[in-house]
Amino acid sequence: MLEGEPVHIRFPDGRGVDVPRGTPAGGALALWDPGRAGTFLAALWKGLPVDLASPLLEGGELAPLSFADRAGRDILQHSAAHLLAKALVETIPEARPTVGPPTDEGFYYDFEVRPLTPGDLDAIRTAMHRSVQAREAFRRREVSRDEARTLFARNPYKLRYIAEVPEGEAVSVYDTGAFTDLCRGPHVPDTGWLAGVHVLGFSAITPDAPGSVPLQRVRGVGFPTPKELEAYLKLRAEAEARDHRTIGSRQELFLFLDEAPGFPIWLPKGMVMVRELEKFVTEHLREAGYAEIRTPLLFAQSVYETSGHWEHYRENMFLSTVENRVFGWKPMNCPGSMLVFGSRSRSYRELPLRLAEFAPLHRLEASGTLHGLTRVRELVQDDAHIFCTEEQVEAEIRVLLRWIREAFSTFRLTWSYELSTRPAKFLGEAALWDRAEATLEKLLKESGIEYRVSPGEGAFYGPKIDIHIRDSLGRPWQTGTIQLDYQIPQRFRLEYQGPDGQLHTPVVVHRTILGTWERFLGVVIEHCAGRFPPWLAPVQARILPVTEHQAPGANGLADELRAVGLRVEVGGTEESLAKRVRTAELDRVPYIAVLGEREIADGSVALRVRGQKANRPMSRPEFVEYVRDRVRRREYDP
RNA sequence: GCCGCCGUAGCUCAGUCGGUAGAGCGGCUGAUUUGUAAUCAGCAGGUCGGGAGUUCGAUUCUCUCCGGCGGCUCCA
Repeated sequence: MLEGEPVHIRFPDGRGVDVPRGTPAGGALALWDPGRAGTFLAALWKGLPVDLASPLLEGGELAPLSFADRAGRDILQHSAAHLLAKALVETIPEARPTVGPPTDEGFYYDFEVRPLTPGDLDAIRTAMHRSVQAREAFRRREVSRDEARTLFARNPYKLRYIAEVPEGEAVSVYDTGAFTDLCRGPHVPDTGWLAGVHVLGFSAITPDAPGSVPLQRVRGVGFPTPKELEAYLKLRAEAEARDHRTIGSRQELFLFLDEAPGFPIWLPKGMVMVRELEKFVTEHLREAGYAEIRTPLLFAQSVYETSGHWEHYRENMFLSTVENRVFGWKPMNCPGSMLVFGSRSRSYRELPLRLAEFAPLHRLEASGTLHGLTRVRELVQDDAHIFCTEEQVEAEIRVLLRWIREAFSTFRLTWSYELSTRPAKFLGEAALWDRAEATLEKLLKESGIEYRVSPGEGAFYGPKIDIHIRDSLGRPWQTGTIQLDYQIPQRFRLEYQGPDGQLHTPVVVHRTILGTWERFLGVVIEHCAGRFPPWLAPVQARILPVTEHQAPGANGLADELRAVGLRVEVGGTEESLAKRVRTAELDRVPYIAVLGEREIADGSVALRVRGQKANRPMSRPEFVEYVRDRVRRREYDP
C-alpha cells in the first residue's frame, strides 16, 4: 500500500468511509458520527481496544468506545489509575508503582512505598487536579525490551511484567507529561478526560506471593464528568446514612459490646424482627413438610473428625476443654442432623426426611473481618438438611429455587445465583463431584436462571448454589445457599433400607434460604433504610392523643390493635403533637394514628402513613382492619 | 489475622500547642395540654477505651493491650 492511499473503514451501523491511510481512529469516528464524537474515549479496531490516536493502516471495522460501554468505562478507570500513579510518584518520588487495574467499583493502583498518610492523599489529589487542568496527553510508544528494561531499571515489578510480555508482542509504554508507565493500553486521549476522578482512600495489602513486601493500595473512582462524580459521592453518602450499624443503634435493634466482639446482642425491638423472620420461614417449613429438631451447641471432637470439620474447619471453631475432653462449638448444624438421622435404622419410605434446625452457631472469624451484623461470630441460620435418594434431589432443589424467588420477592430484594464448584481441599471422589455439579447446573438452566460460576468456591463436602442479595445501592451479600453433599452422609455411615431390601447411603441437601437472621436483617435494614415493611416493623402503629383528654380513647384503640396481634405504642402528651409526629416519623413507625376531640367524638382516627404528609381519616374498625390486613399479607409498603 | 486510621457524655461531635473538658440531641424535673417533622426553663450525666512510661503535672506525648472503621484475606 502506498502512503496516503485510502483505506476502507466500516462502522457498526454498516456504513463505511474511505480515509487516507494513517488517519487516527478518532478522526475516522468523527467523520462517522460528529455529534457523539466528543463522548468517544477510545475505539474498537477489528474487535480490539485502541487509542483514538491510533493510526488506521489498513481497511477494517471500527467502533467507538464511550463510558457507557463496560470496556470504555474500564479504559477511563485505568487511565485514572495512571493519573494517580503519576501524581503519587510526583509526591513521593521513591515510590514504585506495580499494577493499577480497573475494578467493578472503580480502580486501584498498588505501590511499594512507605505507609501513606492522609496528608499524602491531599497532595496526590492536588497533583492529579493540576494534571487534569493541563490536559496532558497519554502518548503511546512501542519500545524494545532493552529500552523497557532501562526505563524501569529501578522497578522490579515492572521488570517482571516486561519479562512476562509474550514473545512477538510489542512492549508499549505510555507517557503522561514526565511520567512513563509500562502499559498495554489503550487510554483516554488526555488527562482532561479525568476531571471526574476521585481518590477514595488507601490501605495496605499483603500480596499472595511468598516473601513479598506489603504494598499500599490507593483506590478511586472515575466518571466522565465532575457532575457524575458528585452524583456518585452523594449516593455513597446516602449509603453511609443507611448503614445498618447506625440504624440499628438509632432504632435500638441490636448492639455490640467490646467484651463480646462479633457477638450481636439483640435488643427488644430487634428481637421482634428476628422472631418475625423466624415465623416467616417456619410457615414455609410447615407447608413444605419439614420437621424441626434441636441438637447440642457443643459436640466432642470425634464428631467433627467424622464430619470432616476437624480437618477442614478447625481453625474457624471455638473449642472448649472439659474434663480433659475437647468439645467444639458447632459452626454448622450438619453434624447434629447427621447424628439424628443415624440414631436408628431408616426406611426409604421416610425419605425425603427434612430436618430443620435454627441453632446458634459459632465461628471464629478473624477479628479484622467482623462487620456489624453482616459478619459475626455467633449466628443463626434458617438451616435444614434434606436426606433423600439421588432420584429425589432434583425435585427437592426445584422446590427450594421456587421458595427463594418467593422469599426474596417479599422483601423486594434483587438477588443472583452463583454456582460454586470443587475447591482445592475437598472430600470424596472427583467423579462424584462432577455429577453433583452437573445436577446443580442442570437445575439452574432448566429454571431459566442466570448464574455465575465460581470455580473452586464450593464447600469442602460438595458444590453449592449460593444466593447473593443486593441492597438498594447494589452491593452484593451472600445469604442463602443450597449445597449438595454426597460425602458427610458416607462419613457418618448413614444408611436407609431401599425397596430392594439393600442398604443405601442417602444424599443430603444442606440449605438455608435467608441465610442467617443476622446478615439478612443487616441487608434488609440497609435495603429499606430502616423503614421496615409493617409486618416486620418492631412497632407497627403509634397512637398519638392530641391532649391527655384523648388518652383513654388512645389506650382503648391500642387494646383493639393488640387484640388482633399488632404491635402498638401510645404516645404521651408532654410534648407538642408536632414533636411527637416528628419523633414517630424518625422512629420509622409505619402507621401514626392521631386521636383528637373530633376523632373521639365520631369514633374515627386520623391516620398518617409513614412518609406521607396527607392524613387519611377512617373509622376505627376500618383502621384496625386496614393495618391488620396489610401486615397479614406482608405488604412491603405501609 | 495482616496494613493503615480512629476511640472525648446514651448518640453526633467540638476542645485542650501538656495545667483533669464543652455543645446539640437524648435523659430527668417543672411549667405548658398542645391538630400532623423540634414549646420553654432548670438539672443530672464523662477516672477523655484499659494499662504502663516520660513529666512537677498526661485526656493531650510514647509504648502496649482492647475495641471500632477502611481495605487485604475469608465467609452466611
